[in-house]
Amino acid sequence: MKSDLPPTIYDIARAAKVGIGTVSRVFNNHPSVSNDTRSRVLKVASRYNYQPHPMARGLARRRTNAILVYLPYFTSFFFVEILQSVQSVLGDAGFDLILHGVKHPGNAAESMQKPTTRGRVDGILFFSMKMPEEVLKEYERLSIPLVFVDTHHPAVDSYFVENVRGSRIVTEHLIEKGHVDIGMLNAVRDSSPARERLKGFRDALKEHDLPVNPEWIIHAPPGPLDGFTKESGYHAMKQLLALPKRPTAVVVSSDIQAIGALEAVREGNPKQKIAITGFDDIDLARYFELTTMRQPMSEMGALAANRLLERMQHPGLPPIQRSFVPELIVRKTSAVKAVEHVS
Amino acid sequence: MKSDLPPTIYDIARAAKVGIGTVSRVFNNHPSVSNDTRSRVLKVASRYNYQPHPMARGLARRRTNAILVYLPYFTSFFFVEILQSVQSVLGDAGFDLILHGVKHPGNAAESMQKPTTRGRVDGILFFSMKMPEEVLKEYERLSIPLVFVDTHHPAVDSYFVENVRGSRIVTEHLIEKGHVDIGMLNAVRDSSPARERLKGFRDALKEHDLPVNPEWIIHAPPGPLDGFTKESGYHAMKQLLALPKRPTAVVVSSDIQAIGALEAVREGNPKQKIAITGFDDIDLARYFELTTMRQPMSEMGALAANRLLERMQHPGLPPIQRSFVPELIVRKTSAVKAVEHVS
DNA sequence: CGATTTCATGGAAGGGCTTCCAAAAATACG
DNA sequence: CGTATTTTTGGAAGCCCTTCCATGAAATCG
Repeated sequence: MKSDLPPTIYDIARAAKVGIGTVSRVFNNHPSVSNDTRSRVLKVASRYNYQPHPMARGLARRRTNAILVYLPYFTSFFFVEILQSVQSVLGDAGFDLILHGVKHPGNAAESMQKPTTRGRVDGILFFSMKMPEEVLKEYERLSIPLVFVDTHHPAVDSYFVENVRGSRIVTEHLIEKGHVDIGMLNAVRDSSPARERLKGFRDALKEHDLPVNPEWIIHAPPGPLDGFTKESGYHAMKQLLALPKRPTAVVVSSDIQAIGALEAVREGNPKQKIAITGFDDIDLARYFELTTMRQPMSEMGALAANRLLERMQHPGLPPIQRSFVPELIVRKTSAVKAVEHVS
Repeated sequence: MKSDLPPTIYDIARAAKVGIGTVSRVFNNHPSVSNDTRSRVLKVASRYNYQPHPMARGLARRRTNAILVYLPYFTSFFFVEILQSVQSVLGDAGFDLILHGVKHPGNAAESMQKPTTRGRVDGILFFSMKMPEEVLKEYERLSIPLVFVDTHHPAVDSYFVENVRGSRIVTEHLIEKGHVDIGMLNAVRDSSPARERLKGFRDALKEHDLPVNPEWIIHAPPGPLDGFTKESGYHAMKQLLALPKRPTAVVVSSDIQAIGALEAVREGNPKQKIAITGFDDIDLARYFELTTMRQPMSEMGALAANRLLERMQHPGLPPIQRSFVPELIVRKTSAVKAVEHVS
């Protein structure tokens, strides 16, 4: 009396008076099933409310129809947008999305060794973190398709933003506005976007023969989200404002930090104007009239998801590296005049 | 020469000179394995880098260690926060989180019949949508543990916010501030939070013997996210401002709409002050100094996730209904003085 | 019309695990 | 030391599919 357990392929086969192979073929759209049989099977199946058991399928087919999305603790606005487009692409292709938020991007390695990895997913979308070489090796060994987003590695399909270039562009924007004394509020020093954005900043100053004042380059202390937080921006700006001599403009390494910085400025002496730029162009940026560098997040997400699907079909494709140059979005926070300082 | 395929339990058993049953027991912490054997197996397993195949496990055990999270298109700030706490609870318990974003909450029913549902997950966390009765029946039949968040049903564990009450509280706040002419900008008319919040609004006015002006109650047109969007708030407010006679205060059914409404006001005649309140207390609200009703999102998420785990262990628990009264957060947007209007 | 070829079908063999039962080994008991 | 218990162990059966091979039926051909 296994009466109310979900029906299996055997139940359907029996009820439709066909073999299990035929039922299976029907459900896999295999061409060699006569129309008669096919429709009979389908009718029976729908009467029994039959659905193939995904686990059994996964086991037999050696695939799971699920892909893992690995990203830093996903509270950040940046990821919500990407997730959305990723889900849309994967969902349409019939894949489930398994989410793994990593609390501290630092220990990505550790959390990646969890059993989830093996055999549970057909592919991995890996975001914004540095993947330890040994983990990468492991995935290669298991030949699990892998795509990087917002991070890169020569051996892996990578979709990322040209941070150095973006940062240089925004810095140059400030320079063009006449600023000479420019500072930078950065994320945690050893995070790779932080390093790259710092480089772009330096490059721009150098190219324009402007001095780099080390006092004006403030890195976030080690902390959550690698310092890409409001709080980090707020404190950094407070620190900057406390200096005897301050810059007239500040390049901030992310919008969210820039917003924190704006708050710090607002709290301070209102006379003390200071130009501020962000990076990311998150939704919020518009409200704060924040000049920033727009990253094509949804586009990157969708492209990466598609690439993953492609790679799952054709492993052995050579890895591609696709970079995006972020776009300068000018708003009011950079419209502060440089103090007449030049002499 | 199946040399570089992942090792199976048989490989480990052979290498450790034990039976497969023993290996299995080791990996399931079954007590009746001698310490010697256990450690020998573990050593071999780690040498081979063995990990049990989750699909095979799922098939044999009839469970998957994954839970499905069903929510309206997850771009909304509200959900990010909940997701975060849910993931943390489930992750700690060793469960994977499979995400399904529903684009149009209206057709939840349709998308829920996708094959994913069956056998792929051990439980479902269902957010903020109305679950069609027949779908609910189906889940009951399959006895899939189910927990509702931000929505409720007597037969299902539900964690939700008391919208009616919250809406009344915020409306009363405006009344206490001296407002008499109060309007409401609501989400799509037939969404349940919209209905409830409208009721709370009406109740408050009625109780204080204030008139309800139907012209001042504006519902969002059918659209994405049930009208819980900036755009919807913006347009509704424009519409309201265009009226010959306007209210001095407006209760808005969500923060995100309220922010849109604020934008509309800002664009309009700057002299025309109007008090505005939101609902949710999303992160943004603070920046806009928005008076609003705070919902304990993380708490709800965590409780719901825990409940789901509990229910998976003990099916047959009676459903519990837990409601949360949102908390009034007073900020500046409600500090606009009521125009001296009383006569 | 008999001989090929093509099409549709049934079902065994696997996929990798858990679980149960029976058997072996270790331990306790008198 | 023999017997009764208890602890460990091995491995068949089963979880529910897909896939491949073999077979029978239908269609095609000369």
